[in-house]
Amino acid sequence: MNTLRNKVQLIGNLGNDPEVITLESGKKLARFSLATNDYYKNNQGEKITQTDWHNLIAWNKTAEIIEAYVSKGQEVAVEGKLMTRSYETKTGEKRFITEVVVSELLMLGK
Amino acid sequence: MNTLRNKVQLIGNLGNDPEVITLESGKKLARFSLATNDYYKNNQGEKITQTDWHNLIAWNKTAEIIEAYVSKGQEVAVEGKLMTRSYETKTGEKRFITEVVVSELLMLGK
Amino acid sequence: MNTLRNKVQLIGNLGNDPEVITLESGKKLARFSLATNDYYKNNQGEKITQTDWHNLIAWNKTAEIIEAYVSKGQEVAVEGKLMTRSYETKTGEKRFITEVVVSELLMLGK
Amino acid sequence: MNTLRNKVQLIGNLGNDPEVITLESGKKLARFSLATNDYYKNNQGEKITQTDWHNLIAWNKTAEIIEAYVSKGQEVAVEGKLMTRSYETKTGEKRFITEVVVSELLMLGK
DNA sequence: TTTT
DNA sequence: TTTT
Repeated sequence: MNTLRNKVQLIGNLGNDPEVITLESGKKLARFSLATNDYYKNNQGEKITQTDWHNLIAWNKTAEIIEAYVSKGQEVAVEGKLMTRSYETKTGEKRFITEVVVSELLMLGK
Repeated sequence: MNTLRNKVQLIGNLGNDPEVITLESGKKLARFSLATNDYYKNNQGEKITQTDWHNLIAWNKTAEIIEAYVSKGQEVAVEGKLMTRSYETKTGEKRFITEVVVSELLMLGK
Repeated sequence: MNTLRNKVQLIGNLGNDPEVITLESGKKLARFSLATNDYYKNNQGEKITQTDWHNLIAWNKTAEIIEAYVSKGQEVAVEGKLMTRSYETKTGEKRFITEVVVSELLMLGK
Repeated sequence: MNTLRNKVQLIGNLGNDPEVITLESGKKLARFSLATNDYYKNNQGEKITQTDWHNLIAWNKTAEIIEAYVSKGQEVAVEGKLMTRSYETKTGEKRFITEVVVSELLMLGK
């Protein structure tokens, strides 16, 4: 896997405690959302915060670290790859969801 | 805008010619898809190519460069930010789409 | 300037208060050192910290932000480019020094 | 090793064929220089190319890939970490050299 | 749904 | 010369 072709880097705060499940295959999967904030002033000089929300997942070893050390509100830096997968709704429609598959994680601000 | 908080870097090939439109506001918007390829060998030693497709957009100056110089099949390196926005389908349902908003572009392989 | 060709990203702590000077040309220049730490366990299971030190500089607007907000010990994330320049010692010898020219800076840990 | 704290990304051309040696420890070490180019127009509207030269090294598996596939003039994308080490000159003086330790390499332009 |  |  050459990570130079598909790389995402985010610094932000967790919006929820990670959900960690173990699949039938034995693989561990962690899932959480991350908010990245952008601060700027608009034309009227008001201080604006724009927040982008991201869907993050992590597998196995990384999922275990997340389960053990990371929780809602915490500031983290992550690196991973961008993937879009499709799934079927209950009514049989095809939908797409884009997720960041985390491979590196750094806890910030102690 | 602090780009350190939300950064995407992709190296891949365009899946289509960029569509460039000018909004009523006068802003230019380019839209195209990019394939990033990952090469590896599976358990049977077979050579596998896994392709991820990404939705890319670019505004104004960047959109103009894309319109002028970039076309289907070309290899490019891009940097931008990850954004998810919602829209309504014709039947009134809320859907989400995740896009990479390109701020830097480099043409590769001349 | 296309930043995709030459990019450095560091997360670490300042080893000293930044020195900020104004050149005769009126340009502001900030200079400081940054420590990046790597934590791992060696073969004996001892916890090891390996520290790399980096020479950082910043110009004008970025130098002013650094002067106003950043000080010794603080944790920051920076992005910039890598440059090596030569200078002459007092005895006329040519020497080289490699510096990271900072273009983006993020204060971490509040 | 957490790569998020110390990351360098370069896209450029090799200035020489890599020198690859095997140390007494059995470790392989590759060494080469890389030029990154920046194109811009100066105040007189003249097209300027500014070239930065970088010292790159790579160990073991990465060194072998470099030995086998990479040569002078070739365009590559690399990722690695920034390290400064000291050495002694023949006259006993201490000198410093900054190198990029390559961990990922991508050949561009086929 | 986070944080400053 | 920093920090955990």
